[in-house]
Amino acid sequence: MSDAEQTRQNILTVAADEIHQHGFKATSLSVILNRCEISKGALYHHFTSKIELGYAVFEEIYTPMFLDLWQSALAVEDPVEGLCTFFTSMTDQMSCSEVVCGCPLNNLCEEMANVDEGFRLRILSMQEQLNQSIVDALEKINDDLRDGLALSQVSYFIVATLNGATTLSKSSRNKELFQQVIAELCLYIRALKK
Amino acid sequence: MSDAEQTRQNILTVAADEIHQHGFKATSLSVILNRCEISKGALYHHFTSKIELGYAVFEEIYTPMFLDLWQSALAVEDPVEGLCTFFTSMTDQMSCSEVVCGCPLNNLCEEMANVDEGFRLRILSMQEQLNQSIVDALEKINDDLRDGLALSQVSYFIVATLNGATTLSKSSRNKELFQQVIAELCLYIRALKK
DNA sequence: CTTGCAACATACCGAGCGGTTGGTTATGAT
DNA sequence: ATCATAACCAACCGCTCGGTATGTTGCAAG
Repeated sequence: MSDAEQTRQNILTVAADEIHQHGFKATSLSVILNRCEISKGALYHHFTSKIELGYAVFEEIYTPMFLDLWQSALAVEDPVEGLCTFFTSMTDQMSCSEVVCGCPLNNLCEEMANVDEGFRLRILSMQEQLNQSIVDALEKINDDLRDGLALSQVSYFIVATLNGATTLSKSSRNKELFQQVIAELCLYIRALKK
Repeated sequence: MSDAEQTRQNILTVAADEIHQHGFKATSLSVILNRCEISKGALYHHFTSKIELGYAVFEEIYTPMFLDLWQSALAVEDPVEGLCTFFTSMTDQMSCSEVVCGCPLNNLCEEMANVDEGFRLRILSMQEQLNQSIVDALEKINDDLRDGLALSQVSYFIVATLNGATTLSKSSRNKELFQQVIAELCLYIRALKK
């Protein structure tokens, strides 16, 4: 990797961390510059504005990390159990910072979706992608599922609940609350089967 | 109501609206001053700081509005149906601004809970209050419910899902998504019964 | 009539923000 | 060796922010 590309990646990584911790608006460019030990000129050489940097973080850091994570949970023989073990393992390996800071994508969604159209469309596209993945996975075992299920609706329900659980644990700083909601969510998911 | 009290209430109302629209940090005091047609001295006569104003909005505007709303849904003969009609009526009367801005308490929770301890504790206390109300309501019809339900867990699950649904519709600007999650939530709630 | 305080108004402050400008250094093709 | 350009730096700009210091008005008690 060239030096320039290295610099760019460094900026993206640090910016992703800062945005995760403090949100997009509250993220200060000067903090990123200090952490990267570069000048403002260097940053504006690689990115035309703060919001373009934000888009890049979203597309190049958050989105792939997020989709890969879900894909690994869904690409198993029984996606129902895949999701359940995925969720419960989240509660186990959830670090303290993750409890406090929440899901970076959920945070960005809350903060920026109704403020900036660029973010909103990117978030929306990713949500639809994720929803389709879940629906596809569930359709594969359609014979094992109850009749009359609206799979897309079910999928959105699952994602919404997971986001809500993250927010809940974030505000309460309480892993147990998250665990409880997840436990109930797993009950719901398993009840999808016949 | 005295003139001074009138001024105070006016500040609170306008601030509540601004915070709902733009979040706490992005809410500018000067905008509030303009809308209220008062000076900065007037505001700082009634409130010692921006954050104290925020606390007052939370306690005197958001909290009572919120709890009353839930209480009216729970204080009926069958709280299960009460909640379902409450949720579905939300989807109907949801104004455009509410879709875009989301639930003010949910927003504040997302934005401030992990930044300011004062907000966090207030949010936490309200969440516990709400959860207790739901649990109490459900316990009243315990005989009609399935055995082995963890009611507190169920209650947190419901609230988490509702919040997640709000966030989802906010980012997508799509009432239908909200409606779908709510429909699935009602299925879940009704399935609590025997 | 005056004195005191609540209820405001006006003007200003320092800090931090995103962004720009005008330069300097490193690199790679010719 | 030259030279354009990529890559980077330091200084500065305009602006808005929350907050403060000081001044003014009006009413109400003594």
